[in-house]
This record gives sequence, C-alpha cells and structure tokens, in this order.
Amino acid sequence: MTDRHPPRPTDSELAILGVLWERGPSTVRDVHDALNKDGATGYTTVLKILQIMTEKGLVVRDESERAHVYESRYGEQKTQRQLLADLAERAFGGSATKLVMQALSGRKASAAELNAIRELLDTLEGESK
Amino acid sequence: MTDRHPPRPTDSELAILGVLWERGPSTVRDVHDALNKDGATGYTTVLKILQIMTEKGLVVRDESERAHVYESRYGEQKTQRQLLADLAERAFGGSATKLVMQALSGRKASAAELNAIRELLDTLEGESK
DNA sequence: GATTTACTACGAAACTCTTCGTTGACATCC
DNA sequence: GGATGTCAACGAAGAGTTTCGTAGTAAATC
Repeated sequence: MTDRHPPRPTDSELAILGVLWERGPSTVRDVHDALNKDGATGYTTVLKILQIMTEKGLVVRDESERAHVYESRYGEQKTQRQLLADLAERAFGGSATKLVMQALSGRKASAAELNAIRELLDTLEGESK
Repeated sequence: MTDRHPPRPTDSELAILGVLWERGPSTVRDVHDALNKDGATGYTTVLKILQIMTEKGLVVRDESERAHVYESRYGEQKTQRQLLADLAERAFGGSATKLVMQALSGRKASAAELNAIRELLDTLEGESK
C-alpha cells in the first residue's frame, strides 16, 4: 500500500487548497496575495500552514527555486469527494444517498439546477445498466 | 435575535449527538454505553464532552434528577443541513448544487436509490412551481 | 449509621490548530 | 561591497479538543 487516507484538511488548509486549485502551482506570496483579497492573514501564517500541509502530504513542494512552489497533491474533485464521504460517514450513518436527499431538500434550487441534476441521474443510470 | 449560529460540532460531539438523536433524552451512562458498542471511550470523557456541549448550547441539560438528562438542542435534519451548508461554503464555493452533483457522481448508487432521488426532485419541482 | 456505589465537577496533560515575531540566508541595487 | 528587500525556517503563545484521574457528594445497601 503506497497511500494512506490523506488527512482531512482544516478550514485554513481548505482555503489555501482553493487558491492552489484555482491558480495552479503557486508560491507562498501568490497564495497570500490571493487570500488577502478578503480577510487578512499574515504572510508567515500562510507559509507555516503550507509547511504543515507539506508534512501531512496535502501539497507537494518544489524547492528548486528560491521561492518554493507549492502544488495541491490531490485534485479538487477528489478532495471534495473525500470530504463528502467523510461527512456521510460521520453525520449520515454512512449513507451518501441520505446526504444527497438532505442537501436537495435543504434549499430551493432553480429549475435549471434541478434539470442539471436530473440529467446527471440519467447518465448514472445509463452507466450502471 | 435569539439564536446565533450553533457551533459546528466536532467529531466526538457528532458521535454523541448521533446517540441522542437515536435514543432521545439520555443520561451520560446511556450515551457511554451506546458508544462503547464500538470504540472505547471513558465515562468521564463522555461526561466532559456533554458538559462542553451544554456550554456551547448544542445540548440541553435537565438537572432535576440526580443523573442529569441530556437532549440534543437541534434536530438531526437541522444539524445535517447546517453541516452541508457549511461544507458547501468551505469546499464548493458556496454552491450546494455542485455539492449534490459531486456526491452523486462520487459513488455508484443502486437503481432504487436513484429513483428515490428522482422522486424527490419531482416533489421539489412541483413545490417551486 | 457506616460502607459501597453512582454520579457530577474540577483540573491537568497531551495534542492540534492558528497566529505571528524573529532570525538567518540569499539576492538585488545603489 | 554594504544596505535593502525577500524568503524559508524556527519557535512560541493562545485557543480548542480529547482524554482521564481524582475529589466530592448524594443515594442505596447492609
């Protein structure tokens, strides 16, 4: 076995991953600048979290340049699915279907969104045939 | 305003809430016994977490008997929706629809489950008409 | 009434997360 | 080449989480 469960990212880590997914490989300064459009996070704070994420294996670091370049190790969708599976396990008795149904009834979706979901259902049903 | 955001429950807290939702109002011993079917958690650990949850307002405590009785303050569905909204915000750019679609495509659902979801979609569409 | 049992309360220890100041290395610019 | 700026690394502080030992108190038992 090469790869254990990647650890669940914390809130701050997720915010940083969001930047990396959007921008691609980035330096600490890139990430810091992107995040500081909204709230204020110190430069060294971002650096520290990226270092921790490197230790955890959430990101990969390229040290060939003076300003190290960080890249998310797992894709956005993979991480999202991991988070969903995790939440299903912890709060929905392991049932992803319950999770979906709760997510659907918990809010008013537009007709367009409902149709998009319906199409996805059709695709899935076709595949599993 | 009477009620601020309830705080996001931690993993341990969620496990305890699961017991309270299933059993209804329970003493510490009830919760402890229910949890220890699986893993091992000390009695005083459960007590402590319930005390903290009381401070946070996640549960309500009835102290009229010697063995205090704890009850979840928020229903299971309300909490689940809160967690989903929270995850949508943190990891899906605020889009619950993206969350649903990722949850659907992330796993193979049975035909029966897909049909249940489809029915729910119909109901939702009827309502929003 | 004394002993045993059941329960809450208190507090401490270990751990994680978040934050940031400081330091030292490296590069760039007068 | 000495000053200025940029960067990674380190360390530490404060908050939250999880764990549980110990103490105190009330009830039940003998």
